Amino acid sequence: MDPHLLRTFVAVIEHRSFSAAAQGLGYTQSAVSQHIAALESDLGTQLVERRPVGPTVAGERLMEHARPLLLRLDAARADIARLQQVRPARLTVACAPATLTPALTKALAHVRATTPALAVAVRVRGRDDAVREVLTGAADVALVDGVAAPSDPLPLPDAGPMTTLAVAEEPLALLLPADHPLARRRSLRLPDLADAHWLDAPELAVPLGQLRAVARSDGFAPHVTYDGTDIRGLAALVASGHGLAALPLPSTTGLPGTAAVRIGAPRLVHRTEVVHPRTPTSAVRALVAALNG
Amino acid sequence: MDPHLLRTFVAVIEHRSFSAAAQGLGYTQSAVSQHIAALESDLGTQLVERRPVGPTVAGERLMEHARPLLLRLDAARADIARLQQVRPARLTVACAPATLTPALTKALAHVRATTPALAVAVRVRGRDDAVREVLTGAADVALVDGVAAPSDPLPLPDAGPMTTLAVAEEPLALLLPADHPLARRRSLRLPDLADAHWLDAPELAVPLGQLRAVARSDGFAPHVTYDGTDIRGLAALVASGHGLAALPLPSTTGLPGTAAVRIGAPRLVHRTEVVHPRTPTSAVRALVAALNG
DNA sequence: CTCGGTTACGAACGACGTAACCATA
DNA sequence: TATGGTTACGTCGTTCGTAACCGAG
Repeated sequence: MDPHLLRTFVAVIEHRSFSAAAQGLGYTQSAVSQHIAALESDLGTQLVERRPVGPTVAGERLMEHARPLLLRLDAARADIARLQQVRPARLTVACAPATLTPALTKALAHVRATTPALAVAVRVRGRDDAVREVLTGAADVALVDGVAAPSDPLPLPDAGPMTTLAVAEEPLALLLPADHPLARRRSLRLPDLADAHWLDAPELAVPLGQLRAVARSDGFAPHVTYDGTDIRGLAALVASGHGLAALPLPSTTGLPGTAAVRIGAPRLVHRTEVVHPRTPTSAVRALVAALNG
Repeated sequence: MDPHLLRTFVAVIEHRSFSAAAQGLGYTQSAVSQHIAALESDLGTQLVERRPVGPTVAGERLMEHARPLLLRLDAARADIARLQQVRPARLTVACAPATLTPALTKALAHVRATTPALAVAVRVRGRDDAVREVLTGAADVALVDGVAAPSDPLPLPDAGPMTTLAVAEEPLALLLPADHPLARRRSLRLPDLADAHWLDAPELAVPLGQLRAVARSDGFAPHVTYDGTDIRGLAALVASGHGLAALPLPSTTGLPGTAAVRIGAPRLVHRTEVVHPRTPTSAVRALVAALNG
C-alpha cells in the first residue's frame, strides 16, 4: 500500500475516471490503471467498479482510511519542515466563518502593529479544512468553532500532534423566525427541539452532527442545507421559515426577521479554539497571546 | 516517505541500532543504512544520531507520526481483509485487566453455550494495545476501561473507523491504606488529592494521565509506578503506603489492608467500552449483545 | 465507430546485497 | 583493534510510457 497508489486511488474515486485522475496527477492513463491493479492485487479485492467508475464496498472502506492516511503523511512532512524553517515573516490564519469576530480582528491588528513587516493573510475555511491547512503547513494557525459542554474540548480530527487552546466560550442560541411561537421564550430546552425542522449550515452555524452528538439524540435531521458562509443569508432562510439554526448568542444580534433564544439545557456553549503546530512561529505566539489578553 | 522507510526508521529508533533493526526486519545492515539515508535526504534533515544511535529532535517528531501512520496502514489492510473473510469460527477478545469481570466471563459463557464450535481466546492487554489488536485484526473485539464524565466516551486512539459501545459505568473509588486518615470518609473530592502521593498503575488502575485530563489539573504526579496487572499486588503497595490509586468501586472489595472511598467530586465514573470493527463477526455481535443483555 | 480502461513490452530507475571502507569507542 | 555505520557497485525487480488491444455504449 504505497502512498502513491493510495493517492492515485483517491484521485480515481474523486474524478470518477481513470483518465481524469491521470491528468490531475501527471501520469498516463496506463499508469493509473496499473496503480489500481497493483492495489487491488495487493489487497486481494476489487476496489474500483469500471464503467462507470466508482468505489466497490471495499473501495469505500479503503477511502475512509486513505484520506486521513495521506493527510497525516503530509502533516508529518510539514511538521519536520517547520523545524528547519527560519522565516517567520508570514502569518496565515485559516479560520472558520463564525470565528472571524472583532476579537480576532483586534488581535490581528495588535500583531500587525507590533511587527510591521509581517505579511498577514486570513482565509476563511470549513472547520476540517482549516485544521488540515495547519497540519500541512498551508496555514500557520487555525481558528475553529463548534459546540461542546462547558470547558470540554472540541472534537477535532486527529491527524497528528497539535496544540489547541480555547479562546472563547459563548452561550448557545437558537435562531428562529421572529413570529415563531417560541420566539418570546427566555430559554429553550434542546431535546424538545430534536424533531423540529433544522437548517444544516455546516460552514456557518453549529453542525447538526455535533448537536446530535452532544445532545445524544438521533434527531436534528437536516431539513434544508445552506452551504454559504454569510450569516445574513442564513438569517433570511430562518426568517422565512425554512428551519432553525443554532448559533453563538453574540452573533445573532441585528438579524432582521429573526429572534434568538438562549438554549438553556443541556448546558452547552459555543466554543472557539485556536489550533497551531507544536512548534509555533513567533507571530503565531503573538496572535495567541493577543487573543487571550 | 515510503512506509518501508518509516518502518525501518521506527525499528532503528526502537533497537537503538542499525544492525539490530536490520536483523529484525530481515534486511542487511546496508539496506537499513540506505533507508535512513533516503528518509533523511527526502526530509532534508538528519533524523538519527549515530554512535550512539538515537533520534534527533526532528527524528523524535517523526516518530510521533510514524507509529500512528503505520498502525493505520495495518488497520486499513485488516479492515479490507475482514470484508472478505467468511470464517467466524473464532472469537478473540483483547481486554484491559480491569475489564475481565464476571459480566465478561458470563457473557463469554453465554456465547460459547449458543455457538459450541467457537474457538474463544481471551488475552489481557494494555488499553492501547487492545485497541490496536482490534484495528489490525489480531483480535475481534476489545474491552477497554478508563475514567470519564458520566456518559462521556473514553478518549481512544483514533486510528480508523471503529464502533465503540459503553457496557458499564461504575462509581470511581480511591484505594488507600486502611489506617489512612481519610479512610473513614464516605466520599472524597478529587481536586484536594492532586498533590497526594499517587501510584501509577497504567495497566490496571485509572491512568494518572486520564485523571489529570478529566480533573483539569497538573497534579496527580506518579510517586511509584506499578507495571503489573494483578490487583492484589497493587493493593499490597497501597496498603503499605506507597501511594493512592483510583479504581472502579466494585473491584475494591476484599483487598486486605486497604479501604476504598468513593470519589464524590467531580462527578466521574469508571467506564468500560467494547470496541469492534465496523464489520463485526456474528460472534462479536453475540458477545456484545450478551454484555448488554 | 469511439471512448475509455487494459495489456504488452522495453527503457529507465530504484532497491537490495556483497564487499570494501572508514570512524569511533 | 573490533564493532558498527557508510559507500561503491552490480544485479534484479519495479515503474513508467508508448502503443496495440478490447469491450461497452
